[in-house]
Amino acid sequence: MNAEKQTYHHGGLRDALIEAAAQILEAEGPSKMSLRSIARKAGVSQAAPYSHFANKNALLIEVAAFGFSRFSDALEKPAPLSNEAEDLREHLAKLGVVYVNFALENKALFQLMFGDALSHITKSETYLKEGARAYDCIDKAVRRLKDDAAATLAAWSMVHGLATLMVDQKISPTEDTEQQVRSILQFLALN
Amino acid sequence: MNAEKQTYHHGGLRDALIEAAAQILEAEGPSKMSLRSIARKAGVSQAAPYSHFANKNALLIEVAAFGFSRFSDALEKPAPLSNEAEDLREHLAKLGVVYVNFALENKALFQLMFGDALSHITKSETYLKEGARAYDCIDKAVRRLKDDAAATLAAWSMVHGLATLMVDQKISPTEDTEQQVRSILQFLALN
DNA sequence: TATGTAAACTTAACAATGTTAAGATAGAAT
DNA sequence: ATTCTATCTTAACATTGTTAAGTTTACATA
Repeated sequence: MNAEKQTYHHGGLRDALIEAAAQILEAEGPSKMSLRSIARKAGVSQAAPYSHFANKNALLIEVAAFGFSRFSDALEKPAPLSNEAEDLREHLAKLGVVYVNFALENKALFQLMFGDALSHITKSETYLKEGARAYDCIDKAVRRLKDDAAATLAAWSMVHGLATLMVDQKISPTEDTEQQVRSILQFLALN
Repeated sequence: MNAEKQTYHHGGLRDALIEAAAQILEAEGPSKMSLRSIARKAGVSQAAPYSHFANKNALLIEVAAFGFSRFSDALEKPAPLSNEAEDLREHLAKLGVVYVNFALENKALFQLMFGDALSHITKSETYLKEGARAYDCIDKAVRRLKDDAAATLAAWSMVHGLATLMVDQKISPTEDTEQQVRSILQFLALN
């Protein structure tokens, strides 16, 4: 199974389309990610995607779900060293750095994941699952320090706000993002 | 000069187009804000806008500039009662409430202003001026409490993050946004 | 006042996009 | 072997941003 297109039926077109979309999104940006260019990259005709997705947005939801999957993986990597406040704070800082770095390294994907474009679309199972996994990472890390829903929202807002302002080019990018993240988190008081 | 379209030349088409765009944006959302629908609303042909703007994005920059103008006006309304820390904190909280309320009451406009869509476009004079006016409001309010660039960024990130998460429907909206803003700002430590 | 020039506008066309309809192909079940 | 159905193709549609070419108007100058 290494020939790339010998059968009439593609075989795994659904996944191939999601991957093609993600590649175009990263390489050429959202404006170039047309349904037709995605189909072209997957080696099928312009209307082929409609056998697997109701419309373009239904495909994009899966691209976003793929993004949340990678995002959650990245957020689960760091682990708190101990239960002492100092280590828990360090853990939270590491999550913040991962969050912002993911946004900067996957600009268009991050915007698709967190933007409003797909808000009114029916979410898929995997989208909801992977999104919840990311949220849980943040929520648990905060609540070990301060068991308060508002604290999670405060921390999330601060980090997400920084990521958003950077990705949307509302603040000039720094060379050292880690230092930037840590410098604002010093003003987050979880007591 | 109250007849609405009697001359071949419109007279004030440039401003009329900006206003028409802003109205469509608020009333029908960004997807309905096509250059053609804007022209239709202003009572001119589809190509008429090109006499006043290089392209659609150049018009949208002016819509965003209009948004920043309103935004800055709103942010300039509250004034600190005194120089005591308590009053300065209260002033900052008020700015946060204004910020988030503006975002929620002008969802599509807020997304146009702060989104990435126009980032690579050449900014107009008024866009830069009105944007700077908004930033100065926030910066000055923070620096009266803590004269540190990182503190401004921390406060801005937190409030902007909350606004973004709400507008992009990543968190479920609360009935009382003021209370929501204040509840996260309690975790912002400016000492 | 008459004339020329440039700005402001119109109509018509173009390629690209998302989507649908109709039909062709092929793998699987009977 | 035949039928059925999912998967795919081709062709068409309306809508979009944009450009080209031509028309109308305002205004400066003679």
